[in-house]
Amino acid sequence: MKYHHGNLKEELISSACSMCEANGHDHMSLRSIAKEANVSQTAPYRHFKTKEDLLAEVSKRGFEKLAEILNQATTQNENMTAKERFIEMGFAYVKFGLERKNTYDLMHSPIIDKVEFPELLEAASGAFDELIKIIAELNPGISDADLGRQCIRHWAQVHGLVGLIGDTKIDESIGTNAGDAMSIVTKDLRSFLTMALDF
Amino acid sequence: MKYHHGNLKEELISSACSMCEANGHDHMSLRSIAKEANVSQTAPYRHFKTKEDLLAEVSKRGFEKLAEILNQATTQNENMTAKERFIEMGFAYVKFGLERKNTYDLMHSPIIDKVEFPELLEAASGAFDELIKIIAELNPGISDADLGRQCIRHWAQVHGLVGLIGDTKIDESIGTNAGDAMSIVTKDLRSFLTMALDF
DNA sequence: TGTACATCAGTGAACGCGCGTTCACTGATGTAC
DNA sequence: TGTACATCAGTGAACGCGCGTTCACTGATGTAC
Repeated sequence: MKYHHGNLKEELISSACSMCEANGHDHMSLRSIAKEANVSQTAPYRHFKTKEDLLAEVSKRGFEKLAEILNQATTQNENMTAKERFIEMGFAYVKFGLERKNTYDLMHSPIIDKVEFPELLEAASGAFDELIKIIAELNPGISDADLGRQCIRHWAQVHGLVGLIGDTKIDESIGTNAGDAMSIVTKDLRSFLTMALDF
Repeated sequence: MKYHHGNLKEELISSACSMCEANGHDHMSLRSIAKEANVSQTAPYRHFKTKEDLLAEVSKRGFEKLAEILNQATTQNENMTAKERFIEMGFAYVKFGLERKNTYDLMHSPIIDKVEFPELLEAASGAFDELIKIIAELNPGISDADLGRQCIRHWAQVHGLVGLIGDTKIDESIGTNAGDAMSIVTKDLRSFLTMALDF
């Protein structure tokens, strides 16, 4: 390890990203992140004003990745109809939320005040804009207000599903009504989304 | 204050409920709950094995209240069609989630392992069962699998909406696309739900 | 090219805090005879 | 009804921990002349 590391900021961010995903954002300390980067516990303060600063960066990366994934759902499926690409996007969203649940939770956690981090707000907006684009394409001539409503509707649909599946995952093995219903859904998520995102 | 309090368990729970709603579950300590009940910090251990025990009770009460509210949406509107009652129920759900956001967050927080608290699981099931009933009524003859799918679909819809509105509340004043869309939705939530819960 | 000096990016020690929980205790209450 | 005693439901002190952050510091790097 060089004394002047040269790349520490980046390394701290990526340590933080992986620790967040591994342990959840409420089990991350600045100290442990520094340790993972083989650096003293005070070193991060050369690059981040506070812990929240670093967490905001992690969240921002999450939204950037999400936007990228949503974007790919359309660009990689140009042969599909708009409707099919829309379903793909919903599927990609839910997949992202489930596979990176801890990061996803940080992205939606109230512990980071997005308003204080304009770049984070912008990254989150970027993901939402992917949704706007496809829904606008699906509904030519739609009014701005109706476009907004449709976006929120479908966004809430996939967002809620990510939350519920995470919640209910364990219940599935227990045999509650909710658990039974959820196991039907997760067994064929794509066909469920095709039904649920129809309109 | 009597030495043998007689009602301490109940008082601790209700202190915990109000502190949770006021400050959020991650800003509650056993110590502060005990203090609010005018009792030493160790007194709760006569009634709860751990902090998680008490939190589970708070969560349970939340689900019971939710189930009650959902139930009222149908019983208090017997003159309405099933469809209208269903919309009322969705509205009541979202209202509950928004008005008691901190409690709602605890109810869905992974910090309490529902499987360890059968009574909590049962309370959560009770709320879900209200949804099952009305959806079954709306779809006579529906198969169990399809009933499950429809329940999850609509549950995810309202659950997601609660999450998003909480998330985006501040953005509304900032003028992001998501904020603009959300302010359209919140301006007339009932008509939005009438659209979003249609099928 | 060499030198003086400012600045940068690390370090280890320490502060101060709040927390969950345990412990030995004590005073009140309930009960058997 | 009185008494002896077990149990119950509180108490204050203390343990041990991890945390974010500050501080005075030091060695490396960059730069002006």
